[in-house]
Amino acid sequence: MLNDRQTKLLKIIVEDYIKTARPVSSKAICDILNCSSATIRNEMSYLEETGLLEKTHISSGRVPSEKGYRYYVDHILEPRELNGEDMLKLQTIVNNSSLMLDDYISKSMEIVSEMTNLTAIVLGKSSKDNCVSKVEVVPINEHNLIAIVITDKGHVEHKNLTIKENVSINDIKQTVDLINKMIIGTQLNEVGKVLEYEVKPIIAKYVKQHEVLYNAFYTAFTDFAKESVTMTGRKNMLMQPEFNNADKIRDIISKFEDKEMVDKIEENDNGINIYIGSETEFDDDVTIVKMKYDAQGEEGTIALVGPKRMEYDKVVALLEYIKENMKEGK
Amino acid sequence: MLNDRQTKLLKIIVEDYIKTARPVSSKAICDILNCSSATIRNEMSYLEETGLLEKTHISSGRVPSEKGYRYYVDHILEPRELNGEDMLKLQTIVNNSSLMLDDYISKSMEIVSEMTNLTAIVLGKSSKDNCVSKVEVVPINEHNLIAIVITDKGHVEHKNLTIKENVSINDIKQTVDLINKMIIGTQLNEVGKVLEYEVKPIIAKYVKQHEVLYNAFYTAFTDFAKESVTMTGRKNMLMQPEFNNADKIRDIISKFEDKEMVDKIEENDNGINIYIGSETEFDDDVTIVKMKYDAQGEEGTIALVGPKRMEYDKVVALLEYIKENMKEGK
DNA sequence: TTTAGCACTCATATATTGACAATGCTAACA
DNA sequence: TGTTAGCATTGTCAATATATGAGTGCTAAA
Repeated sequence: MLNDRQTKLLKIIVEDYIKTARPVSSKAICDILNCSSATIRNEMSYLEETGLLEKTHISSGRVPSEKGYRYYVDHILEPRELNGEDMLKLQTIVNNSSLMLDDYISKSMEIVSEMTNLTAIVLGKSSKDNCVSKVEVVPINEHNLIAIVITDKGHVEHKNLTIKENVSINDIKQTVDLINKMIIGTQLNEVGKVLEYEVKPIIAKYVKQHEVLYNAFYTAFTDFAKESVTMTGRKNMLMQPEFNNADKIRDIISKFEDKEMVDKIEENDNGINIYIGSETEFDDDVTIVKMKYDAQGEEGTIALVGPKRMEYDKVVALLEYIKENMKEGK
Repeated sequence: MLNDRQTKLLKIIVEDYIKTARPVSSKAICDILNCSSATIRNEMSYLEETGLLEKTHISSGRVPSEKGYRYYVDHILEPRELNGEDMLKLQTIVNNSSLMLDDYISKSMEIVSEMTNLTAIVLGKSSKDNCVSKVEVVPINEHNLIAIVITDKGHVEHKNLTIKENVSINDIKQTVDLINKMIIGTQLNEVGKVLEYEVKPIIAKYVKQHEVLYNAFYTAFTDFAKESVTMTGRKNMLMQPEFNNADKIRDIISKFEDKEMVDKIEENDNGINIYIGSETEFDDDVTIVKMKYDAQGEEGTIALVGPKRMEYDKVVALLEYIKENMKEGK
């Protein structure tokens, strides 16, 4: 589709614009490509016809269009070699053997967020697919209990239960024992069903105050299956010049506060996915890079959010590095 | 210090400015105070001499100075009667009996943040003063354990431990039993000491792989004593016109990302404390209203952050309302 | 003590200008 | 046929000018 020089030109413009955030002029390029500015202009106007470049106004230099970024990402981009310093920082986390997968990922992403000036998001499917491996109930006072659920993947969830009526300790114990027997091995998001159709009828038979107890436990357990979302470095990407007006920043901040938006990101196939501008359904100036992982049977998604004008090569390299280290036994 | 009319005038100016965010002109007031604009101007210039009012430029209307807000808060302000709708919203939370104190507070503050367009902060002293009431250790696989600590106030903390060397299940069990015996009743922030000076020597005697085990547990437990901070409605206050430029917003966002800043807020005496502008050491345009609570022996602080130009009467009323309901048995 | 009236000041909005940085196009060149 | 020099053209940016309106301070009179 593009010849060699055109490809080079696009690469130069995209990368220069990523670096400087200013429209790239023909003059600035002729040294690199060893030809006159006029020649560059001819090629530029071809790339503009193709829809890969844009001008901010009639006599301005060129800027990559959304399609231009897309082309760059799909055909030109190659992951940048990580520099020693960055690699070292990440490696110290890998080497910290006391971290489990979850912590490894969030710590790594914190650092990546700093290194790239992007906002990092960790979407843990922390519980959904996990299976219950133990249920524990600890009384706090007459009316309050704490229910703790531990899953086979090592996640812990807990919830306070309040039981208004007076219920005998024995009844509670019996209920917990029954629950324990019947729901171990059940996936967290299935627990609701199992409680309703299998546990409830049995409790009704054997336990006196079954209604009150059942309800308390039911609401507690159905609360567990939600996803966890963490975000670091919200401010980072907002420092970029494309977010240089108050309204834009406010808009982005509001979107960050809405966790629904983050859920929407999670949907696509494996590997690294890059959504540019309007593809994000978030903001036309924004790119979202996300990657699913599946290590030791634990799934999740990590994502980086920033301006379209982000260092794609570095971002991809960093994410791949994280994934690589995940495989190696984390 | 101020006569009746001057007090009224200050009240009108502060409240009008809070509502409109525009300098208040003498003309706008003469209807309310039944005198001509010239009279108002005379009084205004007296209040300006006193340092309670300011002009934004030589021919502008008046704006409350920091000192003006201070005077208003200290001498004029009276809590506003809550309107029925707001009261109802808060009451539904109070009535939700399945909520424990922590949840009651965070849910209430979420709503208050919405109602006031301020940012709400909940600083839970969630664990510091709590005493350990149970320690539970659950094995996940050969090298990973989960340590769960439950406190007498019903807080649950957990942490993954990784133990690289092969340690016998028996050793682990012995260690946990010892820990359980020795640290129950200890305050969370004291656990470190107790482990070091009381538990360690004993483990060393009875358990084979004591070094490895002790280290794993020690790092886990000393992690528990940190405070929890939650923030809701970051965006709310940023919608106000005083934060109408990108740099200002960025500055505030950065400060919000830094949890240290939030810690600093927590220091003063009981009741409701209002810090205005430079008193906040946060930003000159910002007011922080904070309130300590102590219910059922659980302490904490809640705070609202927003522009100096906030509805003090409403804010104070809301916080008092929350505290009132806390006393009544939540 | 209050007020009407007037001169004065400053913010805000809009238009005008010149310098500059690019471009597109044309015609000449290799 | 591809490349390049030259020039008119176009738009940005910053500085400057101009008009308008909202508000004040001050003074003199009620």
